[in-house]
Amino acid sequence: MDYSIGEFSKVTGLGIHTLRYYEHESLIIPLRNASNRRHSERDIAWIAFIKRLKATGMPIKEIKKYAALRAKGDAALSERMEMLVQHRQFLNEQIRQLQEHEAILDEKIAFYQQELKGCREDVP
Amino acid sequence: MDYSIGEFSKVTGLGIHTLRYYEHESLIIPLRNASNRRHSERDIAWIAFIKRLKATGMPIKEIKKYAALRAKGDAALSERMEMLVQHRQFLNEQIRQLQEHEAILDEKIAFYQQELKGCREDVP
DNA sequence: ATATAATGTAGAGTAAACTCTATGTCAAGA
DNA sequence: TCTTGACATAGAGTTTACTCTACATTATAT
Repeated sequence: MDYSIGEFSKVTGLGIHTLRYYEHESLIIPLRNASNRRHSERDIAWIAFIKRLKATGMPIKEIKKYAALRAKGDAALSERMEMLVQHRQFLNEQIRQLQEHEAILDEKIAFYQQELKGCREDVP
Repeated sequence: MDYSIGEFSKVTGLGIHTLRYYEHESLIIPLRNASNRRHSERDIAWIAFIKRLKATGMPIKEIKKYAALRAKGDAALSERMEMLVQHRQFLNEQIRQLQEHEAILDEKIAFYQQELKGCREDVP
């Protein structure tokens, strides 16, 4: 089974324009049925993974490289994994930093809470 | 003690253009000494906090609102805290999602590792 | 006195990732 | 037959957050 761009837009949650843009950037390569695009079942999982890469801060350019390796098939399996391992590292560091920021934000909020309590002190 | 824009650029690690842009957006309001900007010691800490808000995904527009409350002084203390509490929530969710993504990335990498081991199997 | 360096302003340019517009083709329903 | 709706392409426009250019002014060093 395959999907027209309209159907594919619905199942992936990405706009038609965005999908065409992704195709233009060679992230996806739909088949054609007399000029009309046909997206496969497999493309759905692939879009889901693209979304994940994006959500974790991978730029389109980088995803493009990954897509190119994917298109090479098993020949580029190790290179693809290499990229994912790299990205995992990046993601790890990202999480670590955000946790650090969170801790300091917590401190700041606690401080403000003290300040505000001070204000209410003179209302017995 | 205060800083010229060049000095301030050095101590904050932000470019001069960026600092002027931040001023234009009313994130910072330096004093003037005969037309030249003078940034205070306090501005250094403020820039550090701006960087933190940015690093945790707060857009400039939002930081602008926070800056406006900050300019109102203690009168807006609770509103400022409100914003920070909101942002902490956002940050929490962000970290949670990234951890989820990380877990799935780990799975994918483990799967690839299996695949690659399979390839090496026929080289005894 | 003049060249250099650091400021200033105003506005243009850039990069990323969409998002939309204009225009055209084509099949199916009233 | 006519019109609506989904699809197509090519290219323009948008948003965010800078970043840079052009040109003017001022202070400092030689």
